Amino acid sequence: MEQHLSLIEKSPLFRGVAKDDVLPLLQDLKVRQKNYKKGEFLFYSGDPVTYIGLVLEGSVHIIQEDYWGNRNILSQIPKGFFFGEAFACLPEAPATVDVVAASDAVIIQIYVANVLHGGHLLTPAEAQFTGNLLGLMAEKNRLLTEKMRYLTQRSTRQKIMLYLSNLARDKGKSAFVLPFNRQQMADFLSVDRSALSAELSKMKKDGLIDYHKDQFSLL
Amino acid sequence: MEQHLSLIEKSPLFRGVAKDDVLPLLQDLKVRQKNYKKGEFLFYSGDPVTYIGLVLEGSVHIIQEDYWGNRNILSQIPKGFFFGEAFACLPEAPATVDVVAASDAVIIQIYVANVLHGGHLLTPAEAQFTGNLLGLMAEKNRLLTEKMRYLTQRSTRQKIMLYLSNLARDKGKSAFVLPFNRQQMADFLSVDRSALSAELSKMKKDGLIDYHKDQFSLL
DNA sequence: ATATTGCCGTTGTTTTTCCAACTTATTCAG
DNA sequence: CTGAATAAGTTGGAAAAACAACGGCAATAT
Repeated sequence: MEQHLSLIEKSPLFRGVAKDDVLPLLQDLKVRQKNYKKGEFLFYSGDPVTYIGLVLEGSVHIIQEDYWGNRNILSQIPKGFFFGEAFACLPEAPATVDVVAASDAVIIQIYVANVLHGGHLLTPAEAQFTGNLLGLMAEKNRLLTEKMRYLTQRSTRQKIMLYLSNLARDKGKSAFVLPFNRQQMADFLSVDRSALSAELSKMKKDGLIDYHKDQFSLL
Repeated sequence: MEQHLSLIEKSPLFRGVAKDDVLPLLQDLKVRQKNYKKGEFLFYSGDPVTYIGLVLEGSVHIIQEDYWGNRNILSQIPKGFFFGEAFACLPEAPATVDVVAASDAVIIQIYVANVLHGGHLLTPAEAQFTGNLLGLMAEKNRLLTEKMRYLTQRSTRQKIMLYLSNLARDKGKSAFVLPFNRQQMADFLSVDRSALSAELSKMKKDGLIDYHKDQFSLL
C-alpha cells in the first residue's frame, strides 16, 4: 500500500487530513488492499458491501444485469476514483450492481462502519473524513437531482431549455460557453444528436436562444 | 421549539441520539426556529444556504423557475420532513431552487457547519447525527441513481424491463406485487399511462412477463 | 494545395410515443 | 343488487423523436 500512499492522500476522501494522521486513519478504517485480475468480480449484486472501494491501479466497471440477462456497463471507475460509497453507508442494504475489474486492478477497501455507527467520539481525522464523504455525496446528489430534472421533462425542447437555464444560472449571465460538444450534450440529455441540433435550430428561429458553435446566449 | 421536541426527536436525522443529548445537540447545531406566512420565501435560488430545514408545522414547496419564467414545483415537503441538506453540506455552492411556504409554516434551521468543517473532535451525539445524515443521503443517492437508469433507457419497454427486474431483485423472487397503480408507475417512469398499459400487454403477449392487476411475475 | 477527419446542421423516412376517446373491469356505497 | 366512480386495457390518429444519409465547414495532416 505504501507505494500508493500519495494517490490515496490526493483522493478527495482524505482532503484536509493532516499528513501524520493519514496512516492511523487508514488503520482505523481497516483499509485493506486487494488485487484483481482482469475480468474478476469485486462483488455481485446482492452482496452486502460495507466498504468504499478506491481504485489505485487499473480500473473497474460498474455493471448491471437485468432479469433476462441483458448486461449494461453503468460506469467506468478509473485510477484515483472510488465506488460503492452508497452501499457502504447503508450496511443493511445489499449492493444493486456488480463490479468487475476492467483490467488488472489494485484497490483498497475502506471500511466506514467505525466512523458511522460507533456511537463514540470521532477524532479530528475521522471527523474530517466523514465531512469529506458527506460533501462528496451531497455533490453527487445535487448532480443527480439536476440531471433527473432534465430527464423527466417530456419534450426535447424542455430538456434543452432547463439545461441551458441552469448553465446560465451557474455562470451568472445569459451568455456562456457550452461545456459539451453536441454529441456529449445529446448523451447527457438522453436524446438523439440530430434531433438536438434540429431543436436548437428551431429554438433559435423562435427567438428563444442564440448560439454559434459552443457560444450560447438566452434571449 | 419545546412543544415540537417530540417531532424533532422522531426525525431520522436524530435517530439514535440519546434523549438527554438532544437538547445540547440542538444548541450545538445552532438550531433556530422560524415562522413563515403562506407564500413567503424561505430562500431563493442563488442564496448561500448553510442549514438543513426541518418542517415542524405546515409544509413548503421546492420550486424551480427557468430563465423564461416557467415555474415548476419539484416537491412538497410535509411536516416532519426536511430539505436543503445537499446545499447545507456544500457551503460554497449556492442553492439552485427556491423554497416557499405552501401554507403558514414553522421550520427549524439546523446549521451543520460545526460538525462538518470543524477539524475538531465530534461528540457521540454529533457523530450519530452525521452518521444519520450520511445514511440518509446515501439512500437518496441510491434511489436517484436507480431511477436515473430507468429514465435513460431509450424505449418504454426497456424502462419497464429494468424496473421490473429491480423489483424482482429487491423481493428476491420473480413474482411480486407492484407498489404502484398504473398511473403512478407511468409517472415514475415518465411515460404515458396508456402507452404503459399497451406495452405491458405486448410484453405479456411476447412471453416476457405475466401479470394480473398488481401481481407480476417475470418469465 | 489537397486529402482526411471530425463535428454540426439539414432533410426525409421510419418508428415510437403521446393523446384522446372509448370499452371493460373492479370497487364501493346505498 | 344496482349504479356510480375509479382504474385498467384498447385503439386510431397526431405529434414527436429516432434514425439514416448527406453536405458544409473547419482543423489537421500529407
